[in-house]
Amino acid sequence: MTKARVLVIEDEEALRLALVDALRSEGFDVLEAADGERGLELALSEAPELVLLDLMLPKRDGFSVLRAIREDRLQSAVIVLSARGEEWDRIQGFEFGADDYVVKPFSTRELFGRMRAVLQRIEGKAPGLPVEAGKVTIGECVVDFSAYTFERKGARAGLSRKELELLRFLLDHEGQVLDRMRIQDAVWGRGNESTPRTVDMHVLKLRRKLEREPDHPRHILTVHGVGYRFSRTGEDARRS
Amino acid sequence: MTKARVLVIEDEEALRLALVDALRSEGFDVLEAADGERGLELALSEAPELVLLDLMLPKRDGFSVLRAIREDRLQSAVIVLSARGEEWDRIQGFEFGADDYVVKPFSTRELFGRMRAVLQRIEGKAPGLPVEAGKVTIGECVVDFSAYTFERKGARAGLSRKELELLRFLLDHEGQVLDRMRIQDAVWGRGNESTPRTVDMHVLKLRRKLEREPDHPRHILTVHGVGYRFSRTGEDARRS
DNA sequence: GCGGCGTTGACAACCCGGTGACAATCGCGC
DNA sequence: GCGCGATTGTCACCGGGTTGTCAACGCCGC
Repeated sequence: MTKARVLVIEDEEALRLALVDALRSEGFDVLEAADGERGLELALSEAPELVLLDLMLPKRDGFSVLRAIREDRLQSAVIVLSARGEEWDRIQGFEFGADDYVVKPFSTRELFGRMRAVLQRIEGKAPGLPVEAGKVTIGECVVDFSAYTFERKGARAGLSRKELELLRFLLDHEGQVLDRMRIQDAVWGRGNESTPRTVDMHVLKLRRKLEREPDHPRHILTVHGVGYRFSRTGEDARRS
Repeated sequence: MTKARVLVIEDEEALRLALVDALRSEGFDVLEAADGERGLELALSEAPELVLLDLMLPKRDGFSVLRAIREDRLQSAVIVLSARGEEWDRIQGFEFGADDYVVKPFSTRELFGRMRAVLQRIEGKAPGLPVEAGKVTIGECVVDFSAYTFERKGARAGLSRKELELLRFLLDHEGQVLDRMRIQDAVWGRGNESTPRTVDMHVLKLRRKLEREPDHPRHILTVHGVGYRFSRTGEDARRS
């Protein structure tokens, strides 16, 4: 991948500068815009590989920019940077159209992880692979993070917002053991008041939906006294 | 993980001293700085594993220090210590680029929790190295410390927390003869009440999992009348 | 109000660490 | 080489903490 071009559309000065710096030092070719109008202009004229798009913008909001980009049949991948909560319903209602989204506040690590995943997907799509943006296969299930759907053996099943966010987090940190606090911070947000047991509850629900045998989970594994560990391909829960 | 180095950049005397003390007694190798300039200097020259960074600093504020650190491609993890009260949105920009952040006032408990998480993440995921970090080969087995998992000739099994901690200690002190008390202090914590025999029990369990022939251990060797000795490559337990 | 979702408390099921008992082994003096 | 006490290996079991699961509640949008 030779120096991908990235467009940052973000009005908040400090964050934009930090993003631009970080991306440049990672070797990206960076464009920036502080409002929606200018952002759309640049997106259309420069056709960058990737757009980082804030939703709350002066002059033209993120949704409108995103729609315009998509209507123009632009190939750019779009990662939305949204503040927690508020926009969820709109995002979901709109079919979204973004390739991924990151909830503020986020870390460089997290953002780069998502960017890498998205770019890889885009790149891999060229040879005509049936890899569709945002779709991930887990055992006999398919999750589509850009359309917010979930199906198991072809049959459509619903995942709620929290379930989806939890699943996404697990997926992003596959293989690592994640303690409840860390999961809670990521999925529920910092400074959250709820019991760590809430995490268990949602793990339970997820297991019921995506495990073949919820009683013998092969994907969401519990590590006693520590937390949970996710495996996409599935593991035998063999004792020892 | 042997004695991680931590740099504390904090101008407020009392807090800095308290932090330094607490960290030292936790076994960290601690560096300290009372202003941003000195902090950056130390960060660049010493390249510690972890930096605890206050945002409001004399001479050079935390944001600037963080950017300088990142521009230097330093691998250090950074945890930002921010005061509550500043508007969240502005802080967001500052915190971007950090690996984690804690809001003042915080408890040492919370801080240590975050530090552990961050260090573990860093250790287990060097972005440049496709080589699986955080994994250690012992004879014909591979132990993955970040997944609490254990693999022997393709077959995977889990390790419990104590087993993992014991194994980690043995690994860190390979070749040395360790008496039970030393092991107990390290793994179970000082001032622990349990019988020295508890150590034996866990050695037994570990042997069963990682030795090819648990009856003739090649890695966890017993030194009669003294304690145990660990060998990563494996030794013949042949008598003479 | 109804239904879905998120959360909580309660309780059951389970796992793991630790213990005591006993067998096996070792070291040492003979 | 033998025997004995000390040390270590091993087993079964218990108790406490952790996790799984259910039912109920509050909240919100319809």
